[in-house]
Amino acid sequence: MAIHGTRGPAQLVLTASVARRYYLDGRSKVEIAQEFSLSRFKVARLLDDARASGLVRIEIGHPGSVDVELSDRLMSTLGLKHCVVTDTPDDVPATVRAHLGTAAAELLTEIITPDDVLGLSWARSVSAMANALERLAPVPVVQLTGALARPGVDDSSIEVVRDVARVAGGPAYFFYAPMAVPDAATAQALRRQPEVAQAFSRIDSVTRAVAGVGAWAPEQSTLYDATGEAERQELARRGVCAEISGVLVDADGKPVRSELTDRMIGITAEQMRAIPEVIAIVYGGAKVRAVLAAVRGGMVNSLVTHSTLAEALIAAAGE
Amino acid sequence: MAIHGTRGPAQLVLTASVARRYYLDGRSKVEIAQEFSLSRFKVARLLDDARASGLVRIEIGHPGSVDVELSDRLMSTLGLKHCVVTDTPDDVPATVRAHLGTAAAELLTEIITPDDVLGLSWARSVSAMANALERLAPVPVVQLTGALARPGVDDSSIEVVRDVARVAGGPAYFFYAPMAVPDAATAQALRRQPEVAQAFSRIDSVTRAVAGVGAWAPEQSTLYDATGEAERQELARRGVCAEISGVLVDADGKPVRSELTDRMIGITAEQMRAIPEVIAIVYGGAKVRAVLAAVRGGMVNSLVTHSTLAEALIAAAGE
DNA sequence: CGAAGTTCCGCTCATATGAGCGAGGAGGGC
DNA sequence: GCCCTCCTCGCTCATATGAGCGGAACTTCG
Repeated sequence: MAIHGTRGPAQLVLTASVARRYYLDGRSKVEIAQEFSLSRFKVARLLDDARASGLVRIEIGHPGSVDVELSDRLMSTLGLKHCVVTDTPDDVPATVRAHLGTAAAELLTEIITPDDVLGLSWARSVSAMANALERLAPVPVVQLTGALARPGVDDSSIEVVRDVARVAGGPAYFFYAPMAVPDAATAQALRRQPEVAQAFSRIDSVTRAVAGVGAWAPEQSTLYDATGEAERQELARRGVCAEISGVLVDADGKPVRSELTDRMIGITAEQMRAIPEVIAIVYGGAKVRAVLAAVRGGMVNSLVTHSTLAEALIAAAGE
Repeated sequence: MAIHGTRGPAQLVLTASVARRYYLDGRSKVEIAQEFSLSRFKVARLLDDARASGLVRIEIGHPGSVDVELSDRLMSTLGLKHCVVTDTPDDVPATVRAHLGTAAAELLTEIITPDDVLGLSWARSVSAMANALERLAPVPVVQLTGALARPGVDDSSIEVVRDVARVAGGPAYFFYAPMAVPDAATAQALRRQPEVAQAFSRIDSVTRAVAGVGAWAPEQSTLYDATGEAERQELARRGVCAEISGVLVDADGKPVRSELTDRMIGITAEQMRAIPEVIAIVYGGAKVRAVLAAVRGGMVNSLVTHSTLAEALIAAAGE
């Protein structure tokens, strides 16, 4: 018997004919059986052979920049609600961010319905999404955390909530406050500010949120970079692995409470977990563990990312 | 609406997921519908979309040197019983002949059953097939025509019938006589020779035959090359287009009787048409019209050829 | 604001399909 | 040569599937 599971060229060609009629011309097996004077069972077996021997190849394709096959695999692997993986080359962070921003914007445009309430975290990737956003159902948009001013970085991104709300045509619940303040008392006071309180009161009704995911390492999280060395190490010692919209979690995705928690202005771990869908826009190979932690902890259940990270995530999740 | 028939990335990924489960994992639409909480109709529509948009690509493949897809197309186009097209490069005639010989030998090994009676024509391609033949059901093998000695060409091919019969392990009906003789009387006399008469008496019981196809042009038919200039032109004038085992037919495949016919030692047009399956081994781009004529006339109903000629045949048949 | 077209959805029912089974046939070991 | 085994084939019956239909929602005009 030949490698292909066929006996000779006639068999091979017959199989190919049957396969073409079935797969390409869309005829039914019964029709084909009649045409070739075979039993429909024989036709079915020929088709099985054709599949098994690789005579018929079925591929799930690449009609755009979205790697649908990889998206699907990542979605299944991590049990996500939505997943968009672009096959953007990942060498220039700004380019990746822009591409992912566009992809996320399209995703959001597609899935947001007028009944939703949208929450936005403070992150450059979220800002990139806002820039790419062209259309959105008229939903309320809620700011989930204070902003962190990064020296030398354009901070217009604080306007993200307002920008998105303008595109959507819905109310904006936003405030000007930092993500973390020096002490718990100040945080407490800030939270009582009318704009902050109003935004916070809406957090529990948020149905979909968009955030970034940071790893607890230099340059991998805005919050990390804004934290003092001693506290960084203390938090690292306590297992902090990922940061999502100011929420810190360990490798299992369990929230890590700390002194820093009380000084934060923003959504809590419990609130974040309660949001039905949290979409994270993530890029960079260093964030594998962080993303896995965020997903395992139920903080994030949708992803927009690029193929390199997606593959690394699938590989790492399999272990 | 996007080009792909999908509305956005989520739709795209969903479609891809469904397609993967259906086409790659072989799950049923009902199962998939349950998994994704969709109606099975929705799943069916997504799959239709996926096919229509090119998200799912199905190809009939090339697992060997046989171009199954092209074979199939040629078979359908010309209404052949069997068809084997190899994708042999067609620049070196001897190589092509050897490849086609092998392919034809495999085909014959596969389709000949012990109930068959095999007829063989005199042609280099048939000889090539005989050389490649390794196994054959024990059937009688019948010589269909006399041989034409070509100066400077190895004529051991007259032994083809004996060789094939030896491989098969069946009786051989062969004779030593030329394909054409100078006058009808000689032909008549030769036909009465015991070996010749015996072979001829078997022709009507032949169930499958293998032959070459010649075009009526220099170097395109052994018979043409062995015919005098005057007769060549006379026959060309009468529309001779193809030569199959000594039988001459016009462009419509209708036999052309002539003075030459009476001088031939071999199968007649009527006998050839009566053979259930005549397999022609053909190569060379110059034979397009000849092959079409032979097939249209019902002289040939199976083909072993190479991709260039196959494509030309399909193109020419479509006109 | 209303009407008409358009699209999308899920139903019914006839048909196609797959799983599993037993009969028949070919091939191999004794 | 004979028997045994393995393989192939086509059947039955439960299930999956496709065609066509009518209703709902959404658009697009007037």
